[in-house]
Formats: sequence, structure tokens, C-alpha cells
Amino acid sequence: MHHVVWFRRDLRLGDNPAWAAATQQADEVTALFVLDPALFTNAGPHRQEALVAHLRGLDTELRERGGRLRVEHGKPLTVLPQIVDEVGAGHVHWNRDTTPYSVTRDDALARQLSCTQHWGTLVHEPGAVLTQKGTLSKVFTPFYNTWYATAMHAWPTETGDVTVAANPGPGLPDVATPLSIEGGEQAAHRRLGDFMNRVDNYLGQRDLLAVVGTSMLSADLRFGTLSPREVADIVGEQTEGRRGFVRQLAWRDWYAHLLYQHPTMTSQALKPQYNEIVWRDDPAGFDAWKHGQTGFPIIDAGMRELAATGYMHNRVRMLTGSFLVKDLLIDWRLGERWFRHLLLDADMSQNVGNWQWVAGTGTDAAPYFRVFNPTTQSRKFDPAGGYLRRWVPELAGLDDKAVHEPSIVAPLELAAAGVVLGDNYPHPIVDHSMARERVLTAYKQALAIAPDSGDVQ
DNA sequence: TGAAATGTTGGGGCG
DNA sequence: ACGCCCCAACATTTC
Repeated sequence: MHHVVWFRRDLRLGDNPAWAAATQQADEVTALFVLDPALFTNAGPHRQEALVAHLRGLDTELRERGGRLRVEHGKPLTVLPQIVDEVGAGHVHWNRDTTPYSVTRDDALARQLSCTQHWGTLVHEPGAVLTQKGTLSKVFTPFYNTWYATAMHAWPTETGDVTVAANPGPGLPDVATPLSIEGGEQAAHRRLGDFMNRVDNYLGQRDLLAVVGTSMLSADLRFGTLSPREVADIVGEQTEGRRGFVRQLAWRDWYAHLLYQHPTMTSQALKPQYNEIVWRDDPAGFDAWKHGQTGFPIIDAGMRELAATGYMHNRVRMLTGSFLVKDLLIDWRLGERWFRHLLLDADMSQNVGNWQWVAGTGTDAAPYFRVFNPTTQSRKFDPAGGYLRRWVPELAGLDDKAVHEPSIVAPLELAAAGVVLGDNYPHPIVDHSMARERVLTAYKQALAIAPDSGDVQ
């Protein structure tokens, strides 16, 4: 009996329900990845690079089991039935995902293939964490309480006596940038081990921008080189820091569950009354934001970090997101698309969930009147300016006080630091206090058109 | 997982 | 000793 395991966002063999089931049920297994060229070119350079690195890592794991990873280029809807036919497979396994695109695609495939769909990308699958009424909570804290109390299933494990199908091995696209990401699940476990040395300090350090206080595991969770429930299990609950981090995994599950239930939230406000907001059309402002030229050092630092590395510190994601939506009054969907293009860890459910949180349009989101002051936040979370100087080097000569807000620094001090506003660093593209009033007015007008019903579509 | 505006309190300088 | 003012520090309200 020959089974196919279709890998997607679960690029690992450990704690992988689809892989475990196939190796238990079949004598021979074909490990398949289908590279949809359209999806690949939609990804920014860093995500392309990471995908190739992780596919090579998965191939290495499979070689140790005597086989190879098979990579096919094309649309899964046509490729998968072809491969199943070619290898004579009786059954296909994969781990399901919650994005509308994947749900539609997988449902279509499930109608024409003998298959089993597993869950391997979340701690708890959609539907496993419900209120007493049997619904998905619209508020995070009760969701979290139930999530935390929900027991994890027994973990399936792969059996060793299966033959992994050989084939020429993956023909992988060349990537534009040299591979700097260590691919594969073993490298991912080393990164997890690295985080375990820091996790007890997580709550105290995660918001400090100049130190590595976060897990830095988001991309491994995105590609599935780490199993989220294995991570949750290893981190455990012994200390505040550990519980604080695991709580973040609950946010991740919650956003996935929400998108599974509300596929339209990719383009519509989860609170429909906020669809009435009249956004500004400001291509120049959007461009300045994208390229880190807003004149607000903390915003520019974050946007440059994103472009340079495919990563951005979570707090800075909130600040840059708030700046686009609240200060520039630009539609959150534009920012969501830009982030999704560039982020290594880009995932429709997480990205959309977080952007709707920032914009105040989601469930249990930041209230619309919560407007981050970029300068205040910068002083608070990067007091010594280490993060700013790293990503906005033209301001590096300013002292710790001035570096957060060059626009109000005395001309002599600017000159001494080699800063020429409007020349080598921009003037602020917007006045924050004016922008704050403007966005509060715009949101209030939207709510006046469509009074708050408190309901999700 | 805010911040600004407004209100309250109390210490200290000063006449 | 007293009233007055200033203002930092904190609390509350508001968006």
C-alpha cells in the first residue's frame, strides 16, 4: 500500500500527524511538496529563501530514511491527482490549514481523492475550543481560559519500517539571495533550544527592542519546522515567562480559528460597522511608510528591519501598523498586504488578525481610540536607542534623548551629529497630535453611520 | 498590548 | 505661622 504525504506548512517529520498516519498505514510513502509558482513569486525574497532552505532540510531528513522529497511545480488541483496516479497511491494525507484559499483548494481535492486531512499546525484545531454555548469566543481571555484547560491529544509517532519513496530529489528554484537561513526541523529545534535559555525572562524582556527577548520562532511555526503543540509542551507552565509565551500560542490558535469561521475577515472588518471608515488616499504617505522614510525613527527602523530581514519585532509591528492606520488614516488592508509580502512568518490568519486588532476592527481588538504615540513608545521600549541606531544609522550620532525625535532637536545639535533634516533624514510626514484628532473623528463618523451593534457579521 | 486631558494632593518656596 | 502659588506625582476620565 502506497500513500502520499502532501507537505505544506508542516515541513517536518517529528510530531506531524499526516506523516505519522501515513507511515503507520502504508508500506511505502511518497513525500510531496507542490510549489505553486504564483504563490512563490508573491512571497518576498526572504520567504522564498526560507522555503527553499526548509525544503532542502526536509529532503535531508527523508534521505536519512532512505528516500527523497519530491517537489512538483504547478497547481495542486492538477498536480496532486497526477502524482497519485503515477505512483499508484491509494491514499493521501495532509495537515489542514485555515486560510480561505487553502480551505477551498483542500475541500475540492478532498472530493476527488481518497484522503485524510489532519491538524498539525495548531495547538488545538478549530472547533476544539468553544464556549459553553458551543461557539467560538469573540473575546480572547475566555477563549484562552478554555484553550488552556483543553487537553492535547495523544501524539502520533512515525513508524520506522516504512519505505520512503526515492525519486530524483527536489528540483528547487534558485533564490535571489544567498541562503542565510538554516533550514529544516533540526535547525528549528536548535532555535527552540536557544529560546529555552531565555524563556523565563520572556515577560520582562519581550518588549525591549534592543535585546532579543522574544522567541524568534514565528517563521519556524509558519513553515511548520516546529510543531506548535510540541513547543507548548516543551515550554510548559513552570514560570510566568513560560506561561506568558504559551499564551501567545493561544492568540495564534485564536486567529486561525477566527479566520476559519469568518473567511471574509481577510477583506472585511470583523466588526462590520467599521467598514464605513473613509480612508485617505495617500500614495506618497504609503510609499514613505513602506520604505522607512516617515521621519519617525521608530517607524522607519521597523519598516527597514522588515525589508532587510523579513522580520520585525512584534511591538514594532503594532507601532508601524498603528502609524499607517491611525496617523496616516490609510486602509489596514494595504498594510496587511505589504507585511504579508515581506514577512518570513507571513500567514493570512495571523497577519489579518493582528492588523484588524491594530485597526480596532476585529473582535477583542484595540479600541479605536487607542492611538500609539510613536515617540512615547520609542522612549519607553528602546530607551537607549540601540534599536533605532541599528536600523536608522543616519541618526546614530544623536544622543539617547534626541535620537527618538530629531525633528525637535536644536539645529546645532543636529549639525554636530551630521543630521540634516529634509536631506539625509526626512522631516516628519505628519503631525501626530493633528493625526490623532483626525483619526478619532473619522472613526466616530463611521460609528455614527453604523452604530455599534457589538456583533460579528 | 495608550495617551491626553483633567482632577487631586501635598511639599516647598516665598512674601 | 500663614496663605498663596507652583508643580510634580498620582488618579481619574475621556477619546
